[in-house]
Amino acid sequence: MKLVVLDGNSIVNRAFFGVRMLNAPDGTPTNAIFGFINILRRIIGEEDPDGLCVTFDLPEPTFRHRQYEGYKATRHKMPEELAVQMPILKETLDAMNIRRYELAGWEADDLLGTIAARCAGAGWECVVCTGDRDSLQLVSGATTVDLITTRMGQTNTKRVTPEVFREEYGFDPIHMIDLKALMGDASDNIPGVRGVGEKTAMGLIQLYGTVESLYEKLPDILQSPEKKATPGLVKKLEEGREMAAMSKDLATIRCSAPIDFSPEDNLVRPVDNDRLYELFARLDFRRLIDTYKLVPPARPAAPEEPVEFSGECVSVEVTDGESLEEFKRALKTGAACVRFSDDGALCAVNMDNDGPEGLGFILSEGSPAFRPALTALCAPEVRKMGHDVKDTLRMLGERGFSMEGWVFDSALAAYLLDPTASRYELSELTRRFCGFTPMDGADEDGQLSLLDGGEKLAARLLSEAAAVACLRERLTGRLEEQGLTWLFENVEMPLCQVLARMELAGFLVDREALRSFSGVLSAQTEALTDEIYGLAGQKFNINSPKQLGEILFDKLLLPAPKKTKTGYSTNADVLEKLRPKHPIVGKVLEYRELSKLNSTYAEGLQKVIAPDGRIHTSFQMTVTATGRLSSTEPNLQNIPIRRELGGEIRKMFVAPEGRVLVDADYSQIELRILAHVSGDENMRRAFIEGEDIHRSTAAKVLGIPPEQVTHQQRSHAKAVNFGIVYGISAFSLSEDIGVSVQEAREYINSYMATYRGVSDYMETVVRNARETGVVRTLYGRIRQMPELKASNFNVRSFGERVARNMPIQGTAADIMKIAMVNVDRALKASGLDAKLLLQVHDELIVECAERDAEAVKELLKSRMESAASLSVPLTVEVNSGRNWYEAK
DNA sequence: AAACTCACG
DNA sequence: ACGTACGTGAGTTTC
Repeated sequence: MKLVVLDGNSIVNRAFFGVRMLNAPDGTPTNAIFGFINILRRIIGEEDPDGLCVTFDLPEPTFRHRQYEGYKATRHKMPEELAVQMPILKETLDAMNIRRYELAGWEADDLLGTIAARCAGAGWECVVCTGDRDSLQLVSGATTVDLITTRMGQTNTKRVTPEVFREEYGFDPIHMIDLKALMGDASDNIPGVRGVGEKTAMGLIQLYGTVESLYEKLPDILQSPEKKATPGLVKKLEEGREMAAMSKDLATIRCSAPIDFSPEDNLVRPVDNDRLYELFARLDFRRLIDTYKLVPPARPAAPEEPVEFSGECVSVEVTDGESLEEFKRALKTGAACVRFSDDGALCAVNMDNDGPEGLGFILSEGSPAFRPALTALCAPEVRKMGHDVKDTLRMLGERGFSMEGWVFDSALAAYLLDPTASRYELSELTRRFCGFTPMDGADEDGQLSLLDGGEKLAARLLSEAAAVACLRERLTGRLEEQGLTWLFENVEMPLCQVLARMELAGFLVDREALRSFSGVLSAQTEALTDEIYGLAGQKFNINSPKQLGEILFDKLLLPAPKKTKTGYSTNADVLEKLRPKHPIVGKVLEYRELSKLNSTYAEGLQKVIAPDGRIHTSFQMTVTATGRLSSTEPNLQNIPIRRELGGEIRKMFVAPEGRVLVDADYSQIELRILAHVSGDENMRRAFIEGEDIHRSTAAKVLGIPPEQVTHQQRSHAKAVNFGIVYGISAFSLSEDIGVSVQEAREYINSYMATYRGVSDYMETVVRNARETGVVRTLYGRIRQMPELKASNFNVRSFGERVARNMPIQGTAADIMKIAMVNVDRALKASGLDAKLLLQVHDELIVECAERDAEAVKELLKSRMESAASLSVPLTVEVNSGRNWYEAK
């Protein structure tokens, strides 16, 4: 039988410092708890124990070893972010039915030792799991120590048996205490013998075993054949005799703690589903809920204001004229909540202000009443709501129905309230804000029933519709409180239909050109592969950074300038530095460029061409933390352009015969926003005068006339301008432009002195964020910033950079979204034959009839430039062409 | 699933 | 002394 005992404090510490900042929805830090559970799972997986328990130190000062007063004096206090997680962690362990041992006056080490000893006494094997080498003295035939190490976020365990220990230290585990007696241990305030360090102590213990036997032989030691000691060392040892004895006592773990323990009390038991589910839900550990196969407790958690959902809404299937008339009458009385199922059925519930107990209507795609019912529903004056409305609109638009009249989207509302949440699932939002769980149509076994399929489906759609209606009641007030109503009503909601139409429109591509380009790239990569094998002297997988690293740095012995957490770094920056050192490097860089182009674009895009010959991306409205959109399946926001060969791909994004593409992009929108929000006079003047901003920056910072700025000086200034927006550091700037950190620092100082307004603004924005815990854009879009309160320097620094960047990037996103809504309306009103295809953050692409190109250009420019009125001009450049490359 | 790399703004 | 710029998505390898 085997028992695993975890050193709770040691492991929670590792977890806290090893796992990035995580927060529950209420802001409570959770990273240590999350990390602890993962380590726990890992250990259980590796050891498969019969018994399991955890020990903790009590926070009160303990008085073991009170002979030595300085004990513990140098230990750091537990950071606040960790301290608040401790009670929750203990709750979690209780919910997992894992016993905890803590005892006032006894260190965790003593408890571990005691437990190990009792196991040995009962004939059990014991595995002590800790991050602390102090426990290694416990290793014996019956006791192993699993040493947890966290290096760069990666957790590893090392199983230390007597053999492993002897291999590493050259003596038996029990002599750890003798080693410490001599060398001391600063972290535990064990003094050791003055003047004896690790190397000396190791040598002596390997030779003499114990402190006692060392001192016994001390008088003759200088005569001994091994010549391990010098007269100086002997003197130090003599002087340190008492210290050594006391240190040994300090270093010895006491295995006699008076705890009520026997191994059988700790047999592994199943977790308490209800308690653990509620905890994990509260902590936002959704993946762990799945991992432990937890299900919502039969009794729902007490909501803030319970809303009962009976699931007994009256539902009417709209099949004939009579029910259709009833449906139409109902639509006049209040808001309608709409859900589509995958197979095209639809449910609308009259919700108005009656809460979730409304009237439900089922519209089935096969029924003759389907189209008339949907037409009635989609009338602009019917106020409609849903979850992920853009996707619903895409389906409606595809079938030719109107997209007007949508007033609420629960996913968008939740996103605006907290854009850093990872998911916005209807069921989760409903549990959290409304206190009930919408039915998912599955029965108790989690199976979708084949019988009664229609009824189950209807019930599911109905309860989801009820959920959206309830969320509307709960979230509109919150939006108002947070000052987000304007963005919600005037930007995000109207944008749904703009994006839905863009997705439906799709971007025409030249399929044949993609195919032949892919062929060329394949041939070239193949040739490069052979050359690389030749230069390496062997075959290997060039796509594998691991294998490539071994070839470059182990075989060819190139200097490795950087490491990742798992090995050598082989990214483009690193390879670029190595390029002059070996011909293989340039070939690898070329291989990388071509194979990326081929697999992601030339081949990848061919796979997503729809039957209409066009590529229909999906825009994600609830993904980014700053308010930007993202684009998936495929991502059309990262089509190559920066390198020559990449540009070829853009030439394959085309307009159909007789039509052209118009491309409009904001020039320097982020820096203009910075000039506006900071009010910096120097920067504002540059934009108002229409200067080249990077040249102007270089001139001002270097104190030279603009016309004397060299190419390189301008390019450095450009990097600084980018850096400012990102929350610059001297190190990264120096990396970026290839100067020393010192030079970079001077450049930044000089910049900050020139642009006082920017400098002041950056300070203010961080201070404000620290005080309020949030940052906002010009239009009020919010981002919560718990990182700023972190005790971890890196986490906090990251938070500060984010606080500087989000208002700028986010305001740019707001302005672009406003522009899109305006452009879309203007295009509709103009009667021009034109449609929006794509947004790439600061760029819009429209396809239009050739004859309308000039009018479309003008319209785009004027609508985009007037989307915001800043204290500096907002300028837009427009171009047109037969393909995207030409139009840009 | 995580790590690495690299495409974009 | 720390570890190093903001925001994304996708393909590939490796565990």
